[in-house]
Amino acid sequence: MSEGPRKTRGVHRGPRSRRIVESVREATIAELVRVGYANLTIGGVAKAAEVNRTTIYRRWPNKQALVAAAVEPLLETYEVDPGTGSLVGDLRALIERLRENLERPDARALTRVLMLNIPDLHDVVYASGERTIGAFDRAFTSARARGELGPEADLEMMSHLIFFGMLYWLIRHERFPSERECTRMLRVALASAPGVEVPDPAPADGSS
Amino acid sequence: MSEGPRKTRGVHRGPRSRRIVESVREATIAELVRVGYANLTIGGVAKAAEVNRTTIYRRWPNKQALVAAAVEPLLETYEVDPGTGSLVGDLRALIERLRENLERPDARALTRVLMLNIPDLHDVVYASGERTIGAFDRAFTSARARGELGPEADLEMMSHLIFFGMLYWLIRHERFPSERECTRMLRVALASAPGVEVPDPAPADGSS
Amino acid sequence: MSEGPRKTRGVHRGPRSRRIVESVREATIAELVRVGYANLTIGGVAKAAEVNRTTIYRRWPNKQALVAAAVEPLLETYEVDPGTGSLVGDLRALIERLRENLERPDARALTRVLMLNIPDLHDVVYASGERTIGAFDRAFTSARARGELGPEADLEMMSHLIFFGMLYWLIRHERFPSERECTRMLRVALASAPGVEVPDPAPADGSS
Amino acid sequence: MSEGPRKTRGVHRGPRSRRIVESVREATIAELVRVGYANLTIGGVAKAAEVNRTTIYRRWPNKQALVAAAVEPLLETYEVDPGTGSLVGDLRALIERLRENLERPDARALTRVLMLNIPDLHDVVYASGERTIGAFDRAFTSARARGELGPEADLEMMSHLIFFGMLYWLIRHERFPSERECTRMLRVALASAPGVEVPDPAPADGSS
DNA sequence: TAGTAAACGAGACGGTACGTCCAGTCTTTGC
DNA sequence: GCAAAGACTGGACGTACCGTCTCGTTTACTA
Repeated sequence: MSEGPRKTRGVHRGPRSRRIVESVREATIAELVRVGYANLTIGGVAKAAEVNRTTIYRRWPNKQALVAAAVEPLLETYEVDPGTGSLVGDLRALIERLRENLERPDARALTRVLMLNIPDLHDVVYASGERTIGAFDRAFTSARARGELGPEADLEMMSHLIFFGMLYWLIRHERFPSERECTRMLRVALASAPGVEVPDPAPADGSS
Repeated sequence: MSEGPRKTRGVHRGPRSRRIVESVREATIAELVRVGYANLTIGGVAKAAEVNRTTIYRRWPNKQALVAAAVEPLLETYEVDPGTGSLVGDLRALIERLRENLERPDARALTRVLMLNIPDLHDVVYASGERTIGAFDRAFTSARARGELGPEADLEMMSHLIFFGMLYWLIRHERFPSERECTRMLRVALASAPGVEVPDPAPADGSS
Repeated sequence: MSEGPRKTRGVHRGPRSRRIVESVREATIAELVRVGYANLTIGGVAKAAEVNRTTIYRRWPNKQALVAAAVEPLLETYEVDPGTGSLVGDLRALIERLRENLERPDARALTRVLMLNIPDLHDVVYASGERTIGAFDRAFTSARARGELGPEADLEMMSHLIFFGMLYWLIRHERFPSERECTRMLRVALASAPGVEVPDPAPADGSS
Repeated sequence: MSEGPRKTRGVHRGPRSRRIVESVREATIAELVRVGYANLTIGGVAKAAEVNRTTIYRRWPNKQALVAAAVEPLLETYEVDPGTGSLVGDLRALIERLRENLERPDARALTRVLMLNIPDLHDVVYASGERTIGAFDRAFTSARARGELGPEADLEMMSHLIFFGMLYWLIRHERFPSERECTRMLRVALASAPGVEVPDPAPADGSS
């Protein structure tokens, strides 16, 4: 026990441990994509990771923790701000980034997982949602700072509507909204902001 | 034995059978409220319904089917149209109905279930969502028929935004939006419809 | 056939009822041959007999009774005495009858059933065994009456040894004893009876 | 993880595992004695062994395998040869050993099990029977080696008749044959061997 | 670089639930 | 009204995971 001069103290960070952790993470995501959260089993992940089941339990206490840890790094994608200089530009850029993410099948699967209302997953999911929506919030805040939006504009609500409108269009229709649909959504959601114009999508060279 | 025509044909519809089916349905919902979908067990439902586990398996092949069958009748709540005579009135009435439903703990639990992305539940869930959103759609359609909305108004998008905006406000904040927040949401979401005014909530006896 | 305790009062005895009883009996034996006693199910018999499961339960209280009733008539095969005029002739005839029975697959299956030590089947089985062995006993008794066997001959024991020796040769070797083996068995088992000679089987025209 | 070849090889042989295996074996036999094979349940054995049902399934795939494994060691009782120096002495000793075994209720129950014609149990049963009969065979072989039996004696058949005659006397009469009956049986079965005398049982001090 | 803490692989265990099957009883149906 | 059809209770089956544990063995800190 803690008696006597310990020779080592910290956790292992050697190549083997790192390899294992990474291998498990990848396997977790792969399994998630393959069978979904409900059918995810520790044994399955262990086999896919070519690791012993026990090893997984040693590091992650249960399925939720495992998934949370595996999924976590993916959320950083949305951290950065686009910085296109205009509100509509920023939003379009964020939506584009969403699209890029969600059109990769693995991310699609992960998104489904993140939208599960599993109680134990709630924290990760909530954090993930807030982090992603945060990017939208920042786009609005920057726009106000630039003077694009007046003080009466309801930033929070616009951000909320656009984000969830986007996300659930995907869920409802099983596909990402088209350029046209994005434009429609932005127009409706931004209508309360005077002076903000949402031009037609690129291919159509429409003036306002 | 191949002795002539069969003597009976249909399934049982007697009082006992009916009682059992109903009892199981109630127990399923009660258990769903009590422990949630993830922890729902057929055995638990059977015990709560004072019915044998086998009896449940005879009628519903698995948990998904059981839950789907149990939940299905609840979706009819949203079928009727409020008919208040104005778009904002209708929307407020629908929101009010949502609130009434979602503030009852059992309906809360059911809503959570409906928002689970369980593959086998997908059909029921999708149908449920569409049915509910349908009420919003109809409110908009009626409004256009009454002349409240012009042909350029994007009914589908407004409906979509309001519905999912509402639903996910609940999820994000773990409470139903307040009157004030509903007003804000409606104002943002309806801003693109010229001529539609969203008055302050009732307590303030504001003029337009 | 011993139809067990009647479940209804006015049991029908018309052609239909008789047909059903017979059909069930045949199906029981067929199933017994097909799947064996352990895997015999009332449902299986009912299906094979094209009769409702309930119908079987109405007439036979349980599986054991059903099998007992179905098997019972088969035991009468061994009732009659061969009457060849000599002990060895009678025994050979009885063995021949055994062979005929046991080489038909259905009788093989039934024999297996009869050799199961199922408690509830014990009575039928015991009765069956005793009835069959009774034919051997009678052969010995007749022989003594004819003067072939003296008073010191242990009829009971010889009968016992020949019968079970026969039966378990079949079980052990998975085939009926050959003519040669029958001869050997008879010679050993009848050696204690002075004056009884067991000639070689027919094909070999051996001298004494 | 693909870290080279396997690091351990065998199953666990620690004291705990051994204890469990032994405990299950004892419980199996106890249950067999208590309720019989037909009513034996894995759950019952598990409870009696104070072990989880799963644990049993992990080691033995089903009831048959469990019983086979539990019963197997009991068969070794008959392996050794008596070595009394005379054929009749050896046979009497073997019969005595049979009696000792079969008069203990647990062995009685086991014997019943072994005589069940259950297909899945066939191998154990057959092996068991052959092993036991082997002791009788050896007694005859030794007798011939000693010159007690001439080359014309049908050892195999005598052994067969005595063994099954013995066993089924037990079954038929629900009790082990008495000394007197054993003597009668031996006399009849050994009559074909010239020079072999079967004296009266001990209590009667009869000369030949 | 040696010794020891930390991590790993393998196998097993107690548990819980699953979905299936069957025995035997009870309830509906329909002629 | 009654026999057939069908549903119900109860219990066992064999399977799949979960999360925990022990026991050797291997890895990688650190003195």
